[in-house]
Amino acid sequence: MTNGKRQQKKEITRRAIVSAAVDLFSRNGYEKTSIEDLAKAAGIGKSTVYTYFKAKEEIFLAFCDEEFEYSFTALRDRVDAEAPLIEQLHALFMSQYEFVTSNREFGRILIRETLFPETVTSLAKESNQRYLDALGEILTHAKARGEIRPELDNFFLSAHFFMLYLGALSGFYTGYVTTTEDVGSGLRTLLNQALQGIAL
Amino acid sequence: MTNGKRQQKKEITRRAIVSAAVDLFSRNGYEKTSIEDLAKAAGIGKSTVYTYFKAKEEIFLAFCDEEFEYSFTALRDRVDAEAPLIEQLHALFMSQYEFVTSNREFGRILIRETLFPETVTSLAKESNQRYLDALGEILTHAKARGEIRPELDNFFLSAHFFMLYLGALSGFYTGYVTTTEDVGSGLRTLLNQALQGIAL
DNA sequence: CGATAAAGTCGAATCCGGTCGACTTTATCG
DNA sequence: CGATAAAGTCGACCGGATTCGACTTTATCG
Repeated sequence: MTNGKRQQKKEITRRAIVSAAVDLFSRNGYEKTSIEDLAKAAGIGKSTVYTYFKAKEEIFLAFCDEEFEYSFTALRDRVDAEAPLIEQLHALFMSQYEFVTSNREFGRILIRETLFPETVTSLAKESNQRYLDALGEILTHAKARGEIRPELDNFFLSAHFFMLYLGALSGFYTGYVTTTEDVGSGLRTLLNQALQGIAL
Repeated sequence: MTNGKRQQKKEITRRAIVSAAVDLFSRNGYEKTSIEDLAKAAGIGKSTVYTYFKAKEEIFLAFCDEEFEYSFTALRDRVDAEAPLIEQLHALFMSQYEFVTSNREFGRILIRETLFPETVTSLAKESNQRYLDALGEILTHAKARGEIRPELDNFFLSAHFFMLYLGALSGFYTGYVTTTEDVGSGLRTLLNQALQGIAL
């Protein structure tokens, strides 16, 4: 038990913090939950939280991991792999959209932190990478079916589609569109543009 | 002068705040500039600032209005209107990119506030609208030249291109790409995908 | 004008994220 | 074991954004 015990305890405390976050963020929202609240709920002192997380945002990302963990990949597996690419993408993104906006604040903060983080940290990048990888698989499959141009790079393709999804999401957050249907049809329009090409 | 005098004075004070913001934000950055600094520079009390702006972020948006106002439209006018669309877009976005990231902090906050605002406020939407309108003009011209499919809606086209620009920008902020050249070539790849179409 | 409401101003107080440095617990090793 | 280092814990503190409530100025109208 030389060092293992210490590690084990750390893991437990860490979980306690995340667990407190899941509870309190869900119940009272992110902004309304103070670090001290989390500490108290986790049964530790305020500044001990900072031994586990560099900043509040980082706790938020851990919270999202916990809450959204399987969402994307699980959704991807549920989507019919033989459907036309646009249908797969649309279904995938719309599920993700509904999930992310189930709590308006969370989606907003998640996007902010992962796409435009304050400091370049591996965390945000890692989070994005999961999305891009999941998309990449779908695209590889679509290439194999001969549905899309095989010479295009998966990374840029994934990024492209993801940004279109983000556009639809931003439309929601800025108030351009308010209903899920409108978000869906807007997204479809954008995906179509990308697939069919904009040039004559 | 029943009510006009009051209004007039308010306008002057408001300008003083924004002017102080332009000065101090540029010189010391956003985070490093406190509300009190702004108030002092504007010759008013700290909390009076809140009569004019609901939050510090709002002052930032006003600052951007002041600072970036001409940039986008001026750039657009400088771009060769007869060049291929991709060149026009690329030049426009890259100028915008350099401008926005001249201070890393500014671009990040601007995007956060305008694209994923905390509350649906006309401010953010208005700011975006200017971009989309400017893009719309370029697109209309490209349609007239027969370079792009005329049946596509300008709004969605503008949004599409703007999101690709944002993708390049996000790549910079997340650390996927670090040099301006890489941002430029990534953006070009994405624009090409959109124009040529991804589907076979 | 003078009373009264409305709008504006301000410094003090509050709240909260994050740092500091003293203190406690655990690991290491002679 | 006992000394010492390393790691972990904590509450006090700090800075800065935002709110509060008392006070001052301006507008309104009989």
